[in-house]
This record gives sequence, structure tokens and C-alpha cells, in this order.
Amino acid sequence: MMDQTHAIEQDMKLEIADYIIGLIQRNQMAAHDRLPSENELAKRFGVNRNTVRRAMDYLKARDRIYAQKGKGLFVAPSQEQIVFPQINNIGFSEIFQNYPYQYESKLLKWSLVRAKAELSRILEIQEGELIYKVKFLRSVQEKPLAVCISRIPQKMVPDLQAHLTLDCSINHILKQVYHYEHPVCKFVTAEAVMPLAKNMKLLEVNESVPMLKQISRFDVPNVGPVEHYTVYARGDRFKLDIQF
Amino acid sequence: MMDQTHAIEQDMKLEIADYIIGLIQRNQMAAHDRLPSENELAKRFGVNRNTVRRAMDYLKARDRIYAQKGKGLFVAPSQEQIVFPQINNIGFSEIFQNYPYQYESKLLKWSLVRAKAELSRILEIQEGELIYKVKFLRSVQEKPLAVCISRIPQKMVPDLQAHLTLDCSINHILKQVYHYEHPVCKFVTAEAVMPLAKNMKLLEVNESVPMLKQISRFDVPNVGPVEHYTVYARGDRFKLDIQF
DNA sequence: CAGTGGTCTAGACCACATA
DNA sequence: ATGTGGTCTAGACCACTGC
Repeated sequence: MMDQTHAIEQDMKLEIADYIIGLIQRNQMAAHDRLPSENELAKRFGVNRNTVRRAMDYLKARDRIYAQKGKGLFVAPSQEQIVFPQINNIGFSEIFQNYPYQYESKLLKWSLVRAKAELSRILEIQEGELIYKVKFLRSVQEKPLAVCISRIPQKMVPDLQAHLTLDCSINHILKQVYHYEHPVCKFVTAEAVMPLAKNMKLLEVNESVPMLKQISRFDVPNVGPVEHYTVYARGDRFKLDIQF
Repeated sequence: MMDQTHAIEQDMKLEIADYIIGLIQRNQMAAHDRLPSENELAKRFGVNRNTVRRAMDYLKARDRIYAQKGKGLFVAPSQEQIVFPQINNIGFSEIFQNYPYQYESKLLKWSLVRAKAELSRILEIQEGELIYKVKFLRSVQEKPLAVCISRIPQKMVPDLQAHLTLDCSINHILKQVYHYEHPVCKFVTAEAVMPLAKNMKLLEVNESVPMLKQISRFDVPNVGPVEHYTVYARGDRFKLDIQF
């Protein structure tokens, strides 16, 4: 079962994980095949089930396997990642108009808050000014993909809440209701982070799936900054693409 | 110690983690302050030390605390992240010429391999053609930041190994030795992943620190694709910045 | 009902740091 | 020598699945 001359890993977890990865890479197991149960693996490797569990957690975080409670562990399929082109004048809703994926955007909540230092700097407003904060859940193919938070100065969109519907698009509202030009992205930052507890449930991920966090600012031409936009996208389903 | 009327978290780990986050956010603990030991926290919360450990793992992955073996747990400072501007004609070495950071690039290994399907498609060569694969470790302020892998068709850089030194720059070699124009980035993809076991030691991170994985292609003007470039950057220290 | 993954307790040994 | 975090064993209970 195990290599007879395996290197002293001194970390049973990685040893077990490597063994499973080897099985998958050598095509001895295909996508959605069921792995031996945790108890079975513990017996075979002569370790405690807790050690097996840590190895499985490692593999889940790296998207090699997935678990179904009561059923078992399964080999994860090669992920079909959503490639998201980062273009400076286009948003989620517009991207997916040209994609063959079933796409859905759901309004989660909105609130009126006061701008703190960092936010007021980026939006070029005074600290303490009122800001609409609107949170969306974006899903593709019925599976959640990203949590997005728009922050827009109230003075630019008075009475915004009157136009927020369950499946509204901010860009659409800015154009149709407030008659702004199409906002343009001035910058994006992207970083890898671990999910916040509150987003784990929304995005249906466990705590070990990495997220791509993006912060951007959108301006209306000849008007100025209109939107501070934060995206937490599932790392296993989302890939940013920048063309030059 | 604990909230008297705390919500039933049904997950002691998150409850403990939230408590520590609260301490930090309310400024009751400052950066580099020492937390109570794991045994102490276990006593206070009336849970087993294993549960405390899982809570601490959660906080470490999110960069709220760090551990020192034999010493204790400490509040992590607000991370000074390296902001890396994604511009289409500039590489690591050139970026850091204009930064006040102490920067170092170290050649880890090189090898000559055959191109597989995906790689040959991107570099627009035949499958099986020989490719130089060169691996670097980039460090900033004495701390490792990213592992970078360059893949360059052998026919474009014959005898490359003769010019590889411990602190060489690929762009510099392409220009000075092979007299190419400065390569230009045609595209970049960025995604969040968990670290590979082999990169964990190099980058001095544990398995729960997310990585920003970037793949890009560089072309020499009027010549064509020259380099396939993969970067695994520490999520806690690296942020991508795109200006429009 | 038995088997599965998810969470937790209890206790052990190690390597490392500090006094 | 004591205390720390890091790893592991042994065993428990739960919620869920499928027979």
C-alpha cells in the first residue's frame, strides 16, 4: 500500500496526502470516484483517524477531493474555472451576457454607513459622509461564485434604495436612473486571502478554500469617483484574466 | 471571559477565534502582544487544547496571529504588503529598482524539459520541443515573497545555462546576451490557491497561507512568444495592482 | 440499521525557548 | 526544569446517507 522506501516525511499528513495525489495523477482514480473511507485509510496507513482527517483537509483545500457527509470522499473533477476578463469598463452582469453560463446576481442587503478614512480617500469624499453599501451574491451555474460589495456616496445616488431590486445591476441603475455615463474602472488590486466566516456560508465553501479579493474603483467620466467595489471570489472557481 | 449571552456558534473554534479577533479589533491587544498560551485558553473556555489549536490555525491562516515555537502566540502586525504593479513590459527586478525595499532574487534550479500540450499551445511551439525551465526565489526585506518559474524554448536561448548565475535576471540575459528587445507581457491570469508542499518550505509559510498564482506570457516584439512565466506569491505579503 | 464525514475530549511525546 | 507550540493516538458523539 505505502511505498516501501518512502522518504521520511516526518509528517504523516503530507505522506497520506501525497499518496492520494499520486493515485489521482497516475489516473488510477478518475473524477468523482470514491476514496476509501477515513477509517479504512487510517487502518491501511496504521495511523489514527484524526491524522487521516488532517490529510483530507489538506486535499480539500487544494481542490483535489471533496466530501459528502454520510457518503464519503470523492476525487474532485478538474475544476471548470470561470475566467473573468479584467477590462476597465465592464462589470459582472455585462461579462456574463456574453458567456454561455447561467448567471444570477442576488441582492443580499443594503445599508447607509459613514465613510471611514481609507474609503473616503479612495472615493475622494470627506470622512463621515454617507455611503450606500450594497451587497450582492453572484452565482454561476447555480453555484455561488463571489460576494460583491458596492460602496457609493449617497450624494451621487440619492434615494438609491428605491431602485434596488432582488436582481438589480448597479451599472444599469447608474445609467438608467441617474443618467450617468457608463462607469469606468480606474484601478484594481487583487490578493489571495482566506474566507471570512460570514462569507463561508454564502459561498458554500469551508474555511480552507482560498479567495481572490479584489478592490477596484469606478469613475463616471467627467464626474469623478462613483463606486468602491470589493469582490470576494471563490479561488477554486474564479480566475482573473488581464490582456495587454 | 466569554460573552454571557453569546450566540450558539455550534462551532467552538469560531467562537474562540471571534473572541480573539474582538480583542484585537477593540485595541485591547496591540501588534506583537503575546496571547494567553493554548493551555490557558483551553482552561478559560473550558475546551480541549485541540479545539483551541484549530481556532489558532484559523487565525494564523487569516494573518491575525503568528506563532513562535517555545515562545507563544502573538498578535500579527498589520501586514506591510508589497504592492506589485502589473504593467505589461516590466519584471520583478525592474519593479524593485524603483522601490525602497531590499530585494533579492536567487536561482534555485534550472532544467531542460519537453513541452507538454498546454505549454506548447501558449508558447506557440510543437509539443515535445525542448524548454528551459528556470526557478527563482524572490525575497524582499530578507523575507521570501514568491517562487517564480520561467519557461523559455531552447531554440530561442541556446546554451542558456552558460549565462545563469545565482542572482541573474532573465530579462537582462535576453537583452544583453541574446540581443532581443525588451519582452512585453501579453496576458496575465491570477488566481488564489493553497501552497504546494514543496513551496511551503521555500516561502516559509505553513499550509494554510493562501497564494496568489499568476501565469503570464512574454513576447519579444516582432519575434513572438519567448517566455511562459509562473509566479506563486505569498498572499499575506503580495498584492497585485492594475491601473487603467 | 450500519457506515460516513464533522466535531470534540483526553492525554501523550517532541523540539524549542527561557530562565 | 518548566512552559510553549506542533504532532499524534484513542475514543466519543453527532448528523447525514443508504440499505
